[in-house]
Amino acid sequence: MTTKTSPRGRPRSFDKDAAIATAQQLFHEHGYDGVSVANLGTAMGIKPPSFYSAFGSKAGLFAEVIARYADTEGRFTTEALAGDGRVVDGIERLLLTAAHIYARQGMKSGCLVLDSTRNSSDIEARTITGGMTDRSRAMVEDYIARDYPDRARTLSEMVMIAMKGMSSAARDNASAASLENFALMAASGFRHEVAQNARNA
Amino acid sequence: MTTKTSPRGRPRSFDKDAAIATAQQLFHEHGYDGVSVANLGTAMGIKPPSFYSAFGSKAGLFAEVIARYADTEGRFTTEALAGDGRVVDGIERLLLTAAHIYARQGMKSGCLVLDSTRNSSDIEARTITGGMTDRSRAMVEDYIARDYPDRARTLSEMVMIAMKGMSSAARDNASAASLENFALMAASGFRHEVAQNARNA
DNA sequence: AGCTTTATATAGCGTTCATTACATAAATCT
DNA sequence: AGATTTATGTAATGAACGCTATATAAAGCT
Repeated sequence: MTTKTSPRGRPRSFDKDAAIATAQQLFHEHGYDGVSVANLGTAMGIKPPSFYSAFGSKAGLFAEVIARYADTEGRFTTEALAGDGRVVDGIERLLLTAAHIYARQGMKSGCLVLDSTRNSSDIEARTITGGMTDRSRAMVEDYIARDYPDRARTLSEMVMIAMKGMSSAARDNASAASLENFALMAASGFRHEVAQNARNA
Repeated sequence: MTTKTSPRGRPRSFDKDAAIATAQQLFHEHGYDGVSVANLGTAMGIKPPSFYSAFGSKAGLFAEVIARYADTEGRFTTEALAGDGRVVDGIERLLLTAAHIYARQGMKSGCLVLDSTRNSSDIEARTITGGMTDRSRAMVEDYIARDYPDRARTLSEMVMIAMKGMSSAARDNASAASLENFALMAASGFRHEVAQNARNA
């Protein structure tokens, strides 16, 4: 059973998971620095003491938001790289899926992890996104290593640069078609890259 | 002669061009929101009234900084696209040059125009970088149109996504080698793209 | 019922933000 | 010399920032 017996004190008057989901929307749209604790409290319908009782700090909430992202939208990375096909096909799937997910839908565009702490001077927040970004890159590296073990690190870095380009461009309102065109171009370049340097094919 | 006759009132006690160069360094390193007027004043060695007398506002100074960038570091775009060679070669030169210029050198990395207002909520500052970004893209479009007039717009957007990827990755401390690898991969994808859709070759 | 524990609301903390009143200093113009 | 014009230094403005001290309310435990 997942439901725990009720804890000791006064029960929380709001849904913490829903509040985190609300915060995720705000951080995705405006970035970490662009959302104030006052904004968050208003959107969640709670006052500062409730906020700090539940999340500890703004950065603490942000850590929970990023963890949630990995389990929701961020899963497309794992899914695109699943299966037994060739690595070059999986990378193309990853890039194309990112193009579609990053393209603006309403107030949301780009990747929360890659871009929400850009230009922020908050070291704690940057560490959170930086860690998650490198975990994503490591996943790509492990996947690529199936076919190209000796160049997996380098190739994963190249893929991440492409992902960052699509995320940034999406936040600048690039169309889904533009992002898709780029994804195909990058995938084509990736195929050429591994074909030309076939030392580890 | 370029020196104008002295204006009426008390002369400025600091070098305005040097102050703009100082501001450019700070904006490049920390982004628009990451630099306060107090920071700028300290670095320039002036007090707020002098600052506002010279630049009007923080955004006014930023506009002068961005204009200066176009005439200094930003010139690599024009230079890479100069000459009579094939468009595919010029695009590869552009991407490779960007890779080298964007790679971290001291406190500076990435592109000031592409990334300094990312996640900023200051509409004026975003408008300044957005305008300059689109002017750069238009230059790339005009260049590409020499060989591929019907697809120049689309292809220029793809190139800009690659530039944004390199700038963002450079700001995340990507190595010069990583950026160069990506530039070559993107250039290879670009060649393949225009070769496959050779409707306007 | 009373104690303990946790969450809430009200109100305010100190800091930093971009910007500005005000008086004064340094230049040109008449 | 005196008026005009522009720049400077001192000091402060109102607003927003992340966060918290204090008191009270709502639950479980004994």
